[in-house]
Amino acid sequence: MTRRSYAVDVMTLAPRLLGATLVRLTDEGERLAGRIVETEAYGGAEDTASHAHKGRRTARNEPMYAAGGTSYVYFTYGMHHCMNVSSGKPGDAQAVLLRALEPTEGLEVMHAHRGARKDGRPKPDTDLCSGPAKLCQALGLDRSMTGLDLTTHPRLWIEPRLRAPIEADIVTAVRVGIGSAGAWVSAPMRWYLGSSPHVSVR
DNA sequence: ATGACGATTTACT
DNA sequence: GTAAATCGTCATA
Repeated sequence: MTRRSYAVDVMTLAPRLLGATLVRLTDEGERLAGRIVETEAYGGAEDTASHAHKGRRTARNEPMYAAGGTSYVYFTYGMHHCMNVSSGKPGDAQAVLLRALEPTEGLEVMHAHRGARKDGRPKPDTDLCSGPAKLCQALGLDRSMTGLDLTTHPRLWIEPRLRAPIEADIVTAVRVGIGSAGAWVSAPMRWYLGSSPHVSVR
């Protein structure tokens, strides 16, 4: 996608990313890709659930302030990574959290990255990218991939959707996992495709 | 320097 | 449904 298409408000970009394809070329030259089926918007100073709440600006969340189209990958819970795409103009603290993908290319590699179930059987395809940390693990994304310009990077980018999903399939909901304090907790800032079996939580 | 916590996932009861 | 895993980040001192 172009800089221009990322340089919009986060509430506009988040639903527009539904149907677009995240592409990742690994160091081994494998092409991994998935169709985005679930996103969440995170805003700036006023958003109590945002890493940029109260204008917080640190080395970690600096990509949120970068030009729209910059990757923001962070490490959490001592073991997981989550990937965001910044939106808006430079200085705007906004980002879209990618919460789930429908895997389309490189499924075998994704399975290898994600590992088998404890009983040794392979995980179902719907368990490869159905969560923000799952999709990062499946695509091999970690903090080394933060702060990248997705409009020019040779290894990580988003291909625009050819057609928008039908309106009736887009579900708007409250964000997941952001605690229970503040009015922003109940704000409808999550979007997903209701027909997709690859969404994180129903 | 220290302590509390997290935009989660997984396995187990 | 409940709980453990596991450590970087950030606020406080």
